[in-house]
Amino acid sequence: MRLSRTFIPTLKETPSEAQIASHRLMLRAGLVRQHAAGIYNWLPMGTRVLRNIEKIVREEQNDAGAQEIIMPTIQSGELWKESGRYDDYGPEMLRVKDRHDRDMLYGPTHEEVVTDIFRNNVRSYKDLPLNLYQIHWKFRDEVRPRFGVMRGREFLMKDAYSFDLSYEAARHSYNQMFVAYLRTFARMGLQAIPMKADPGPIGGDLSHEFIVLAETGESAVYCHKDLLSKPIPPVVDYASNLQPIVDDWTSAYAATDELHDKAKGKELGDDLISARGIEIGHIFHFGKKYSEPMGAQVASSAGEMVTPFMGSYGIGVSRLVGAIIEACHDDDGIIWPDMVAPYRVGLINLKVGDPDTDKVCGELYGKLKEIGLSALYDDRAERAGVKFSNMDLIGLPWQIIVGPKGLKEGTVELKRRATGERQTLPIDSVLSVLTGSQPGTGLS
RNA sequence: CGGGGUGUAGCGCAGUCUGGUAGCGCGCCUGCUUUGGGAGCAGGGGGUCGGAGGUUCGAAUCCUCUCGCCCCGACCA
Repeated sequence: MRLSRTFIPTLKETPSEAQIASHRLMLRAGLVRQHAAGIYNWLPMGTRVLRNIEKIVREEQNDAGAQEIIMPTIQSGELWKESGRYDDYGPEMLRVKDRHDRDMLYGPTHEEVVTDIFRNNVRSYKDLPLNLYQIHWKFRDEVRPRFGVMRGREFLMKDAYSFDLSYEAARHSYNQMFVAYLRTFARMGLQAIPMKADPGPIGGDLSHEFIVLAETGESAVYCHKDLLSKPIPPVVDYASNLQPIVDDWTSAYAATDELHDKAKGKELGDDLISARGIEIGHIFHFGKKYSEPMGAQVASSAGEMVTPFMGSYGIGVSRLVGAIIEACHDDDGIIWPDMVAPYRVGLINLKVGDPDTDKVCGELYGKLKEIGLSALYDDRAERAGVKFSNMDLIGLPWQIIVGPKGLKEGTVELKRRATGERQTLPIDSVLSVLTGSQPGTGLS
């Protein structure tokens, strides 16, 4: 895109309501604008990042054997009365009445709906295992929304739900999601650490939170330092036994504040990392908590009706945008990891109107398109300083800087946002250097 | 939900105590000069001072009510 025709309302100063870095930068870089407390408009830059994150999540979910569906945002209260949560959930659930005075609600989560889909449509053990997911907006009427999109009331979430015939099979489904999550977050440039978690109101006996460390994290977390650099499992056969991978990741100590074992922490000594973390994913196994009361059953191979074991698996997609920025920024702005960046390359024309810079920029822009690297071309008639600071703020991973000075020597500059490192390169080699440094998926 | 703060132009703020009809910086528009890290000069547009009611000759300013937003805590993907 040409920057001159792209809607990126950047701000030089920080709106006073924004306290933490990610919130400030999301406003300043023109990703979002607040609509009401905890509710945001996503502008073009923010939307592109959201879509990139979704894409990674979707690919990894599909690889792990989950199938995408879309469930309604507005749900019938009746289902929640069946599961018993209509009264339990409290004022966090936004309740509305339709014109016939029926109890409806804006879904804060979808266990009830997916269980309803299951019981109405799945009859046989042959259809199991089944894992259905969606990437959709949810609403939880938080008492105190804060930190921008990190704790919004409306948020985009990937939620998957697994159905299995036995606990062992359910455990495998759980492990599949566990491994998929490690890969998913790694592709976004995050080292997420699985931590044993309290299942809370969703219930169940097996649960892990995926935490990314950041100063502004909402909860205190503790873990063995090895987990910070532990390599992510490469291509996995999701049908194989994944327990060794899960065991490997869960053998090192890691716990959130509530479950922190101080004695164990002491044992670790200097190996213990004490930090703050942001929860970006949460997986649960909760057995028959919903299938039982809602009467979801399938015929077993022996012809008996059996109640499936279930799990649910969430990723906070919109929260991830904030979490990634918390983990990846400096004083000048955002530093997008390659795979989620709204554009891979920022092309800066330092002297718009100069025939040489215009020509070279035009050619580079065309070639970037050809090789499939998304680029944002700053073709505005602004001063160099404005363009530099703006591009740093927006945080695209690479900048190609084209100015009359360099062109006299037949060169342009390639700048890596993360390191600030600049290379002066001949015009016709800049793209090959650039593509040579492109990561693939980050995983093989 | 307890405690604290705040609302004046797109953003950041002053003005409120002590009432006299709204101002500064940045951004925006025009022109000229500039042009490798948020330029200079000149001109211009933009505000029911969150809302309602009251006091007063007169209210951004005083009084009452109300709404929004932010922060700390408790709670939570």
